[in-house]
Amino acid sequence: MSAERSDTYRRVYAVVRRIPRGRVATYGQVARLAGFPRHARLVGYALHSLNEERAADRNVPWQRVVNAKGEISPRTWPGGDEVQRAALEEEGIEFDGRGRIRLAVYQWRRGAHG
DNA sequence: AAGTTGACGGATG
DNA sequence: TCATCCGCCAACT
Repeated sequence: MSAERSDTYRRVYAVVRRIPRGRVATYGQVARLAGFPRHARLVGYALHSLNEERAADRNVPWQRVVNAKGEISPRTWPGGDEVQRAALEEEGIEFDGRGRIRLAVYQWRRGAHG
């Protein structure tokens, strides 16, 4: 119960909630859209904090955030990587032989509507 | 109150 | 394409 104390983190979550099913965004991209350009790490910290609480309860699709290489970032939560990959595959996202997502295909790009 | 920790990204060679 | 270096915010102890 401590993550959303920060208004900064709340802004991050708000952006993540806008990522559509079947698409992904990078940490840097989320940071930029949340109004914190060049603070990709901040997004990572915010999502890490989320994980300690229940992300699903907040409707924050944290699994749709990957690093700039299109890979799932390693984390401390045991098995978290696999959970994220499975969740993304369930949304129809494919991984290549090196475990990377082709951002050119799956990266979320805001349309003219929003 | 100062130090530690933690889901990153761009530049460089 | 890969390895290294460095920048930098918030929560916790």
